Amino acid sequence: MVLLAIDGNSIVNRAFYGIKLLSTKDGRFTNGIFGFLNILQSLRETYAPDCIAVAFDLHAPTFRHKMYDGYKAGRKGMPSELREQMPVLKEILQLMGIQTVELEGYEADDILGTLSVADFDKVYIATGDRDSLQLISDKANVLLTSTRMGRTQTVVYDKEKLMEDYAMTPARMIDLKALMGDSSDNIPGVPGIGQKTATDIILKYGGIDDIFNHLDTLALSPSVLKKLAAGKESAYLSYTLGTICKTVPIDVSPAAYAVTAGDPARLKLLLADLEMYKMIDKLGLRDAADLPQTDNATSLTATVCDAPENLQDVLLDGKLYLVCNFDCDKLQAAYASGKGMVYKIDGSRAAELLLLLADQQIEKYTDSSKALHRFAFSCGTEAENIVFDCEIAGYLLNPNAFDYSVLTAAADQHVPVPTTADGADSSLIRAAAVLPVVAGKLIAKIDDDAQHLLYYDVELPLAQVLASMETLGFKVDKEGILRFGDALGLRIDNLVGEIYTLAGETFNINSPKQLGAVLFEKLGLPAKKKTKTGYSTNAEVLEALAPEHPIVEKILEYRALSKLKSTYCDGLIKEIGMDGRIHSTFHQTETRTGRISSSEPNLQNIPVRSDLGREMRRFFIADNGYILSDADYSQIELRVLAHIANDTTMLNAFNHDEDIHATTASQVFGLPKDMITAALRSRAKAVNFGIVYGIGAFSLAKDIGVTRQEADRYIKAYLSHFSGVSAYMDTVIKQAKQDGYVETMFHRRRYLPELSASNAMQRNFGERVARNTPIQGTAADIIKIAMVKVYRRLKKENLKSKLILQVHDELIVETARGEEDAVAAILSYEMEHAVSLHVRLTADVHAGKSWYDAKG
DNA sequence: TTAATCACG
DNA sequence: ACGTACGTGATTAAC
Repeated sequence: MVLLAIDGNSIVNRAFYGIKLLSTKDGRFTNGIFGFLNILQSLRETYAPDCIAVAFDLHAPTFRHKMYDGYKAGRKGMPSELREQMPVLKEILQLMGIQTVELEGYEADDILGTLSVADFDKVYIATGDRDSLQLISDKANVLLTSTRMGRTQTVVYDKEKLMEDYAMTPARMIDLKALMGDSSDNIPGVPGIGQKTATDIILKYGGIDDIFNHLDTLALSPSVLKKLAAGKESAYLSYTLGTICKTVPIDVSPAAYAVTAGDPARLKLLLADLEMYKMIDKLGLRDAADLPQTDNATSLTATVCDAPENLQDVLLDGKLYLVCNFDCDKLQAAYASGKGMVYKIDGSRAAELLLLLADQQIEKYTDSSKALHRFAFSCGTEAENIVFDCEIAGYLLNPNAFDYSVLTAAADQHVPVPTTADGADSSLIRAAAVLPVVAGKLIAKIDDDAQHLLYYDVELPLAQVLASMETLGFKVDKEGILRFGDALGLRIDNLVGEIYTLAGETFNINSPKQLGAVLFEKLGLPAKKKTKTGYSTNAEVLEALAPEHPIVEKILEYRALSKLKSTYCDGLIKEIGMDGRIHSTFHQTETRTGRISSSEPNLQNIPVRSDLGREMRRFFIADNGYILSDADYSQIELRVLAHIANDTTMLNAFNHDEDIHATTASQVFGLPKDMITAALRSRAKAVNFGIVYGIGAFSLAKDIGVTRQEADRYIKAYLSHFSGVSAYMDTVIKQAKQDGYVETMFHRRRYLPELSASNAMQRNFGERVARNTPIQGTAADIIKIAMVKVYRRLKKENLKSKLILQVHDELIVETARGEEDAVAAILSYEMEHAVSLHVRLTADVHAGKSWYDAKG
C-alpha cells in the first residue's frame, strides 16, 4: 500500500502565498483551495497512491509555535483570507473521499511523522516545510513543494538526495536544528551558531550527544567552543522542540486512509459554487449528477439531429438560439437548439443560415455576436436583431471572470448541462442545448444590476461596430514601412558597433542581464535600482546615467530604434492582409474597466509621443478616393471626474473652456492664472493624472522630480481646493467597501475583492482601482455610445465613409472624398452629444491623407 | 511560461 | 516598515 501523507497547513500556505488572490463574485477567497487541489491532483497523478491522509494543525497554544511562511515575523496567525478557506477545503476533501486528520495538541507534521512509520509499503510526505526532512526513511520520502506565480515545483527527497543536498542523514537534521535553531519555529538553537558552523561541527563530530559529551576534546575555535558551552541547555531544549513526534494517538491502519468514492454530486455543486469550473473537469466530475435535477434524467441528454430541410424549423418560439464555430470567418459548424433537441447545421448550409441571420423578424440568441456579425459581413450581408450574446452578458455581470462561455455561465447559474455522446463538437452541442435557459438567467441578472441600457443599447450594437472595423481594416503603405524599417536597421547596425566599441566587447544589448553586467560591473556605473532578477536597466535608470558614460545614450537610442523596428515595422508587416490592410482584432470582453482592447496587431499603441515614432503614422493611410478623419475627446476623463464628483471648481473651469491644467496649477499653487508658467502647468498636469489614477505622493514626486513632501503638499492643496473631488474619493471607497463593487455612470460593474484583503498593499491597490474605475469606465461607456451613434449615422445617411478604429478617446473614420464635412459634423456632434453631463464634452476633428496628418 | 521593457490612452 | 498611479499588448531573453 502506498500512502500520500499531506501537510495540509503547509501546502495550503504555499498555495495561498504562491497564487494571487482569487475570489468568487461574492467575495469568498479561493486561491488557497484552488492551489491545494492543483497540487493534490498532480501528486495523485505522479504517485498513484492507494491511500491519502491530509493532516492539519490543531495545536494548543502552549505547544510548539509554528509560524507560517509569509508572516513569520507577524506572529498574527493565519490571515483571514486564508482562514476562511480552511473549512471549505476540509469539506471538499471529505467529498472527495479523502481522509483528513487533526488532533488537539498536535501539529500536522507530528501526524505525518506517525504515519511515516505506520504499516505502509511506501509513504510520500508532501509538505513545503523542510522540517519534515527528518522523517525520511527507507520507505518514507519527502516531496518538498514550492509554489510561485501559480506554478508548483516539487523536489523529491529520499536518503540519497538528502545526503547530496545537506550531507546529512535524516536523524542528523534534528541535531542540525538543535545547533542552528529556527527563528520561524521559535527554536533558539545555540546563539551565535549558524547553518554553516553547525553543519561543519556535525559533519566532523556527529550528533549533539557526541558533541557535548566530548566538548573539551573537540578541535574547534575557542569562540565556537565558548558558544557551545554556553548554549548546551538551549541545544538540548531545541533538540526536543525540533523532534517531530511519531506516536500521535491516531488510527494508523492503512485501511483507514483508503480513498473512497466520496460524493461527486455534492462535490461538483460545491466547486461550481466556488466558481472553479476547470477544476470540475480536472477532477473528472463533468458528468457527475447535477444535484438539483437528479430526478429528471431524461432532460440531461442532448438529442442531436441534422437540421431539417427548412431551416426555419429549428426556431424555438420564433427565436433562433445559435452556437457557432468559425474558422477564418468560414462557418465550420453551428448548433441551434429548439423543441427539445439540438440541430446540427454544417458549413454547406451557410447560405441558408445567413438568410435566417439577416431576417429582421427573428430574434437571435448567441454565444458570440461579433463572430456572427463578421460572418455576415464576410458574406456581404448583415446579421440583424441579435438580442443576446452570452459572452457580453457574462462580461457585464462580472468583468473579472476568466471566460464567458455558455457552459461556464451554465455552471455559474446552476443550469444543468446535458451530456452527449462524445464527439469533437460536444461542447458546442451542450452549449446550444442550455443556451435558452442560460440566456434567460443572465438577462434577468442584467436587469437586476440595472445594466439593461448598457447591454441592449451599447454593448450589443457595439459588437457589430467592432465586427465592421475588423472586417474593414486599416490601409497601410507597406513599401513605406519596409523602407522605414530598412533605414532603422542601418542606424541600428551603426549603433551596435559603437556600443560594442565603447563596451570593449560584444554582447546581446537586448538582454537586460548582459547589459546590466556590462554597465554596472564592467564599466562600473552606479546601479540605481534592482529588479527581482538583477539590475534595472529601464529608460528611467539609463536617462539618469547618461552623463556618466557615452555608451548610455547610444543604448537608449538603440532601444528606441529596435522597439520601432521589431514591434512596429516588422510586427505590422506580418499583419498586412492580402488586401493591403491591417485587420486588428478588437476585444469587447477583455478589460476590467470596460475599455476595448486591440490585438494582432495592437493598433491602440502605435507611437505618437516621440517625433521619430510618430513617423510610423505616415504609413497608416486611406484608400484611393478617401482621406482619414480623426476625432478625439478633449480631457474626457477629467470631464467625467468633474461630472461624477460634481466638483464646482472643475465644472466651472470646463464650462468656461479654461485650460484645466492651468486651472489646477492656479488652485494648487495659489497663484493667479497669468503667473502660471509652463513648468507649473506641467506639474499640475501630473497632479491631474495622479488624481485620476488614485495618487500617491511618492509616485507623483518621482514623476515630476520634486521631493515627496512637496508632492504631498500638492495633493493636499488639490483636495482642499477641489472639495467635490475630495468628497468623491472618500464616498466611492466607502460605497465600494459596502457593496463589494464599483460602478460607472451606466452601471458597468467591477467587483473589488482586494478591498477586503488584510494585506495593506493589496487593499491600497483596491482603493486606487475603486477611485479610478468609475472614471476610466465611464469614459469608456461614453465613447462606446458615440461609436454606435457614429456608425448608425454613417449608415443611415448612406455615406461611404466608415469607422475603422478606436483608440480609447479617439475615433478614426475612413472618409470618402466629398463627405469630409458631413463626417466631421457627425463625429463632433455624436461624440459631444453621446451623453449629457454637467460639463460640455468637446471633440476635435481633423482630416488628412495619413493618420500622421489627420491627428491634429 | 515569466520577467523586463516599452508602446499607447 | 514597505512599496509606490489606472488600463492595455508585443517583443525579447532566459528559465
